[in-house]
Amino acid sequence: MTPRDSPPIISPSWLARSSVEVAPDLIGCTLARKMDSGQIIRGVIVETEAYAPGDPACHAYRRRTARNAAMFGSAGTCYVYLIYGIYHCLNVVTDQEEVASAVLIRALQLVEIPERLQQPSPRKLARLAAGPGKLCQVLEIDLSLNATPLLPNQALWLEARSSTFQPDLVQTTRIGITQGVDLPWRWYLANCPAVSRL
DNA sequence: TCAATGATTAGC
DNA sequence: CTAATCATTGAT
Repeated sequence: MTPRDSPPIISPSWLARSSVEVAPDLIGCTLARKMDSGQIIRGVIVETEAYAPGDPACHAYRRRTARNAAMFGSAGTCYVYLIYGIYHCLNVVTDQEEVASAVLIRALQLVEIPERLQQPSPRKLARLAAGPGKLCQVLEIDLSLNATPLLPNQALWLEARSSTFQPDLVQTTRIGITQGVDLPWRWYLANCPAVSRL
């Protein structure tokens, strides 16, 4: 048996840049989730949005609060929040500590299916994690993961895309916001059925 | 187009 | 304290 290469983990230092730089670079990377059951679910990130200081759509635009505190944390941690009382959303915290900056993970192309879901049709499988609230449902992400670090074999971590992978990226404006609507800080993989909206 | 659903936030 | 808001989703 030859030992396998360890997975190409994304390190905190790689994320210690502006969210506007990190967001497109995360497209094609893999988000891994170890469920409480022990099962590991993976999905390729196919859609992201950046939120940054000075950005009126950023949760921390006005001031630091209990909810947005995790955005001020160090790169490579999570910012998870509850939206509309129903759904959770997952962000990857970026940039330097005390700089409120994060990338919202908006959609995943699942490469493994949770055991609790039976075999969905390929059509449904593609849409299973197409949206920030839906992917958190599938991966069982809630507030208990807020501010936790993205590290291998923890609850969540990131795996780099191969150096030869050239994503066919589309850059557009962000979705579902009323402030900062003109900032082109949304990216998604072109021709991907798992993107939340085209 | 609209309701579900609850924590958070701004405003008084 | 109170009322509006909200980085959503799925049904109609």
